[in-house]
Amino acid sequence: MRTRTMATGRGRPRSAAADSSIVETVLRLLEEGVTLGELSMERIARSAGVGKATVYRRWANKDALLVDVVRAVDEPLPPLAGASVRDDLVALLEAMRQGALAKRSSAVLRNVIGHLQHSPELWRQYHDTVVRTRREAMYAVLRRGVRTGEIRDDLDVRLLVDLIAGPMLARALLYERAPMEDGLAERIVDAVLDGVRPVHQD
Amino acid sequence: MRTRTMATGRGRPRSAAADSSIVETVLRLLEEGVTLGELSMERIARSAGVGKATVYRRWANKDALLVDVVRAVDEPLPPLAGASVRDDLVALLEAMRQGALAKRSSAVLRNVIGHLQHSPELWRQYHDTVVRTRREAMYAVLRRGVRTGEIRDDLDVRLLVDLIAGPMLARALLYERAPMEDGLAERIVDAVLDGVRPVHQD
Amino acid sequence: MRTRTMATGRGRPRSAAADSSIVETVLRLLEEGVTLGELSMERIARSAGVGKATVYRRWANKDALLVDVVRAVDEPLPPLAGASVRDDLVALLEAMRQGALAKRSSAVLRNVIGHLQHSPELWRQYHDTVVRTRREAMYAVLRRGVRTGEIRDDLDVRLLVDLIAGPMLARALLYERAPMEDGLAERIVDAVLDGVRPVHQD
Amino acid sequence: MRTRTMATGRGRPRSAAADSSIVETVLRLLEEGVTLGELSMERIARSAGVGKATVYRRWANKDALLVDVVRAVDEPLPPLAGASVRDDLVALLEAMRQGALAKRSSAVLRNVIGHLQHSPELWRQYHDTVVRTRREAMYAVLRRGVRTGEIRDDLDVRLLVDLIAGPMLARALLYERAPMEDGLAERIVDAVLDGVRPVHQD
DNA sequence: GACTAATCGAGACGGTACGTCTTGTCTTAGT
DNA sequence: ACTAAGACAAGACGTACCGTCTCGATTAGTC
Repeated sequence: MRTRTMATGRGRPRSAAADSSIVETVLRLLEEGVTLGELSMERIARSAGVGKATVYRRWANKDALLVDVVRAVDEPLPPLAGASVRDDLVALLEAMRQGALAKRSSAVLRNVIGHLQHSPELWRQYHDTVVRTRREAMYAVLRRGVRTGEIRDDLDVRLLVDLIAGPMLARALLYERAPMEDGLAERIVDAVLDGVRPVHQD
Repeated sequence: MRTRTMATGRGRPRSAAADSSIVETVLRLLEEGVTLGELSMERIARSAGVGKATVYRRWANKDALLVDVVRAVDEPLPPLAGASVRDDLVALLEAMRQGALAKRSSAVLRNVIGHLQHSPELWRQYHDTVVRTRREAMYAVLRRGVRTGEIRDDLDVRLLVDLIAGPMLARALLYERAPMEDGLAERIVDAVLDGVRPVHQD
Repeated sequence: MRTRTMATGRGRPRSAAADSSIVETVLRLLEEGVTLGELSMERIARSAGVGKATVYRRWANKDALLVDVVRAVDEPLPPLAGASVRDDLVALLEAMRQGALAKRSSAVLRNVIGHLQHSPELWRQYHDTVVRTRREAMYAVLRRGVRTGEIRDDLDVRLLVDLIAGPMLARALLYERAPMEDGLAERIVDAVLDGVRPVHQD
Repeated sequence: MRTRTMATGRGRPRSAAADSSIVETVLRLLEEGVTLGELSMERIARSAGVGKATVYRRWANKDALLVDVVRAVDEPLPPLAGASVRDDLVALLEAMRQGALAKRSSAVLRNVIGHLQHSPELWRQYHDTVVRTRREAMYAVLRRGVRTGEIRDDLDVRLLVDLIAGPMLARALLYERAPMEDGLAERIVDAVLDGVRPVHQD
């Protein structure tokens, strides 16, 4: 799970200020609307008031830096009440929506995440650190639901996660740039739980 | 919906051979595993046996060219039996899966689509030409289902499309690189139609 | 002595207007201060309202065209009184000075002549058509002077021409851009004739 | 008198090796018969094993580089005996002839000097650094001659310089490509000093 | 307090792509 | 066969960026 290059301990220690200054600078530039294509290492170093070598001493290349940038906007998982599976799923999905709405992560997500997919290695790193946690939280909730009988037990749990998370992920990352509306999390969870076929009772 | 630069009609007409030669060359390079980062205009022109100016005469930059490359792998919509909404939805989703599995479009999707998201303009063009058709076909099927009573009428149709298409889109474009397994389309459609909550009959 | 490409006589005859129009356009552009570096065939054709092929049909390349441009500003030799060698030399030199002062040929000389030297072939053509005539006129005058005893007979005539023409040529083409002053021709001729060593009469 | 772009003093200092490598490469290419038209910055950098930026960091464009190339073949002035004005003039002129005969400067002179005339600014720089020194040395000798009575005092010194230097300059730079013959310097100086009119002693 | 060693900002290095321009040829439709 | 218009392959232009390197100057910990 290593992205950064490590120091050996002798000589002048690396400035911790530089670390965060660089990541913060990238975030600031992205928020200011700078395109990924315009976001050169040269410009990052210049904007951060830092030498290029200082950047390359910490990250092997731009993509490695971007992984840490994405991590920097990663929000902690929301607390789960644990009462009902439905409410916990809504809470997880609502956290995703809030994250995508936040100015910072919105800018980052829109621009950077798609980019990371070019590199299998970086995509794996991003996935392992950011995505996996969320998916596993959802796995846990769903498995609990299967045990308690709140969720059908004849479906692959992996499929269940996709059914719940897929609609919001697709909207946030693939569809339009309009912000996602209030109540979307509830509507998705309820529709997936209940099904979209009318209930015939006769 | 315009990506390409148009000629005026006077003078030597543009070579239609060059058009397709360029797009085909990009596709070939992508299939050969050339990264988007390695895919320079210089290399495209060289590989296509074409002058750089001939490329720039048709597309303003690499991204504009990529939009047409993506369009080139766009498959026609599958024929819909029209018998049951469930079967039509499966057919549409299965076409998506087959498209993502195809060697060509797989290479393109993996590498290019994420990239187009950097540019709002190009993403819009891609969306308007490739995505919209598919979504509208699904809209039509779902509206028919609402009319025939096969689908609940209390849900936003836009949400319904996301519920059906989202899981597969997220897998194809965001998740892992492993090919999607047989029967996935059916499983997704059935799960969304039936819901993932057990049916209590007492 | 051929610079231009010749037509065969069949089909639509070449527009004589185009010929001179092109040369005139180059002269106009040069007078307007357009540098040789800025003077592309593309621009010449555009400015002359002529297709590029029309230019290339007449001249094999830009340098060949420039030879004709230089020829176009070539003034006829001045009439020589023939009375004294001194006066004829002054007349020839004064014609050179006037030529260099003329707006047209000044612009051309300054920009083009140096350029022609790059190509031995073109320089030879220019030399054969423009320079040789002048040198031969001067040869003739000087040989007459040797015969009539107005000029020493112990000097190479080639050297004599260089002594007379060299100072003005060097000024016009190599030295400063300031126009050459009145009476320069006389001063050069008289100084070369008389020598610059004081006459000791004792 | 500046041609080169200067560094600010901070950061890695410019490689002195690159400086000379580039100029030497241009000289080598010219000696190998490469035309000025074929002498692209791209080729210069490639042949010198240097990045294009390294060239452009030092010179704003090809012409500015050529000024330094011309300067590189500039020979120091010959030592002047100071005994007689005639001998010093011959020495100066002979140095010019030797310079034009030398393989290096010959190639450079033939190709480059004419080219520099296109740009007033570069021509001025060349003139100020290379030509002026020679002219001023000749001025000094001639003024001394006027004082000592070896040279007429009724002629403009500027004109005197042109009379002496003009014939050789015109031959070296404007006339034929054949090398200048031995003894030419003496012949020119003596002819100008003595005049070309026969001395009538009666 | 001197020594050592890795850091810092700055910026040069070789390479390469960018998007534009020019060269000389070729291909249209029209005269 | 000519014309104007303009596309074509080739490749140079000057700029920007990549990732590495080299400079003098800091900034610790070790002697």
